[in-house]
Amino acid sequence: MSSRAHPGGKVTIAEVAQRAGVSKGSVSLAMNDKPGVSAATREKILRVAKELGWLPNQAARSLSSASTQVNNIGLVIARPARMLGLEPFYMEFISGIESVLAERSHSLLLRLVRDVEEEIEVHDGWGRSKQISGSIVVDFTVDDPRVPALRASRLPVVAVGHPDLTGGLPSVWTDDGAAITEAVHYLAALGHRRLARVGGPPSLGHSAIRTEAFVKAVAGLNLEPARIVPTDFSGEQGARATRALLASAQRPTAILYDNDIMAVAGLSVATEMGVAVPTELSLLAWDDSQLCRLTHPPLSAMSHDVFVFGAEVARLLMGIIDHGEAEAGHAAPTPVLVPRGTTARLR
Amino acid sequence: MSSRAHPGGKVTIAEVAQRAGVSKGSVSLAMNDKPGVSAATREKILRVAKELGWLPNQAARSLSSASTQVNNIGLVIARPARMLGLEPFYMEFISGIESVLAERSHSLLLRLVRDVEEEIEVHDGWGRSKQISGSIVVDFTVDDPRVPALRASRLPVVAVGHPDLTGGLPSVWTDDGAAITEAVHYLAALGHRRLARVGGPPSLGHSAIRTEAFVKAVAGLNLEPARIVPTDFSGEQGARATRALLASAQRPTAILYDNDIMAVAGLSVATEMGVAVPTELSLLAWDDSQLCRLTHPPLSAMSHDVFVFGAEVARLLMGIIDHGEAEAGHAAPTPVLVPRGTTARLR
DNA sequence: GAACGTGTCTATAGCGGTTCAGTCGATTTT
DNA sequence: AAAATCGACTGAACCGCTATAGACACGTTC
Repeated sequence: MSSRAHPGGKVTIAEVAQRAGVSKGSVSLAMNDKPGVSAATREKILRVAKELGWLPNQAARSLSSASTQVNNIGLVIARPARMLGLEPFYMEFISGIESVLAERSHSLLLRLVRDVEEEIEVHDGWGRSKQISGSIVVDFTVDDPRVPALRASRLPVVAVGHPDLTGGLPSVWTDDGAAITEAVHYLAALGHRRLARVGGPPSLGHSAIRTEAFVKAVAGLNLEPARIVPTDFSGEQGARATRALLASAQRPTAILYDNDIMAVAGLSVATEMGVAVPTELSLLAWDDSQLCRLTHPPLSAMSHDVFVFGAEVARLLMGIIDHGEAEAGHAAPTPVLVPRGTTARLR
Repeated sequence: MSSRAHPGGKVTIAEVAQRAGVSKGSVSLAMNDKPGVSAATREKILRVAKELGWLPNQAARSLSSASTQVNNIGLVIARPARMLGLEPFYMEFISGIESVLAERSHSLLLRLVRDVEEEIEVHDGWGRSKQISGSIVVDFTVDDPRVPALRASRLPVVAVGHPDLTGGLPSVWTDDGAAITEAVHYLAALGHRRLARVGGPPSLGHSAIRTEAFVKAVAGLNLEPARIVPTDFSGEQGARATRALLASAQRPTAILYDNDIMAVAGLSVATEMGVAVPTELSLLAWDDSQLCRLTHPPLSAMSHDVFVFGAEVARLLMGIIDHGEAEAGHAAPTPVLVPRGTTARLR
């Protein structure tokens, strides 16, 4: 194989070296801006490389140098695909992340899995094959098996969840307990004494935290014992839960939902069952996407900026990747009560 | 949880081979389900590999075999991050894609960029470094510069857009022309003679196609010349466009929007300006996410299942990756008119 | 003038896999 | 019984690059 004009075929460092009349080693040095080649030689090499349209093969490079430089951030979500599209939370969260990644020329490697075991597996695979330089982890449970797994891998990680759940991993979280307490106090102030909560799966850490705060706040105010209905966050289950609550003997006069999808569904159910909102029943949503402003009446909600939250998470991760694990994380602003048309004084 | 790790960390094929009492070659064969090892040996090798927690190093693998097997699909979007979270279309589209990828253990590599040049660059980088095994490309313009670039790279690709725009790349598209025509005929049948369209950027191919069909349908029915207002698809611009249309001397009696966000915003504007919907003004949305059912009155829309559409795109791409470029693509079901509360006979 | 730096550049040994020409028994064919 | 066939398995040659020890020419220093 000699200096044939390399038609269309793959160019390698060897060919560049030969054409430039130097060794492969010199080409490598020149391409990586390392000392050891004279300015003249370096320039010549770069010229030839450009001429041949050569770019170093990433695989070969990372094989020999161990240090791969990929610009990908991982995100594994253990929920059904359909939910991603329907839950405004995830989209806003992801777009917040992307807003930070984009300005740093990073991409998001997104994967949906069935369960935590698969999640750990995927994560491990990504780490090993060096497909990501860091990762964002969500939906922590109590004693989450991912915590030890993530500590073991040396991959930079930011956990989304309360420090109680994330076992010392750098975290960003919202103070759900405080928000729930505010919500309960607000409803109590409106005269409600029989509250219910349509929450997420009890296994989910933040759902458990909210439930606990809810029960505590209700007890603290001497309200009637609260009913908690667990769901999978879907509109269907939100509707079903609402239907069950409203059909029960001592139906609640106020319901607090764990996201806005379920609140929207709950509002429809109330209407369909002839329960007047907000005169007979108050509803309070969580997350507060644009959905809440569109219903009739518009939904009162515990509002927080999920886009900014996602961006914050990404920013922390980039910081850790750049400067090592300096920060331990921090809380994001507590959700704020935005009263609209679905909460009112009990008549 | 997993394997007893093993000091030092990095496990290589050599170690697995030694521990299993076979050669590196056999391990490779066993791991890749290739013939040449007995069932017993294969099983033993796999056991040892799992025990050591070994997974083949991607870089090494792709170096030697040229054919890398990464399970990532690329998607580059040249739009601002904020829009991703707000536009139900993208989220549904992405979750549809994920629904197919998940069952095939694939991930989505998602990147937001500023412009087409950057998009080509990113794409090229992904291809070269073998980070993806295929890609989905959206938002085609007329004479899109990505078409030649994509043809040049041998990467499997599915284009989302009408064949007129995608220059022979395998494509999936919706017959927007037919849908627009149906919409116009419907509005005309309700007695509307002064229509307007709030569309996307004219540079965008599918937007241009819709505009052309719109103008043609309007002309074909001898309606008054139609007004077209271009936007960037955002709610703000949708509101502004609607405001301008309604404030004009000869205001239209029906407006057709290019997505549902703008239709929702437009409905608010009409209400705020005291224009009665649907008695004085009919509004027709596009895409039809859950938003359309929440407004008051609920939005009539040209409805199509974006989730299924995304899944279809992903399925075609997986097919091409598996069996080579067999299919040329196909049209997805044409959007269907769903009349709700914002369209009515002109009184 | 011998020993020592110094700055360039070369040769070569890996990195961790895949691939393939062979080796080696056991089984089948002649 | 010898030859041919066959499946299982090995050994070594790559893949394209980086890292590093050494070769070489050219001053310096003592």
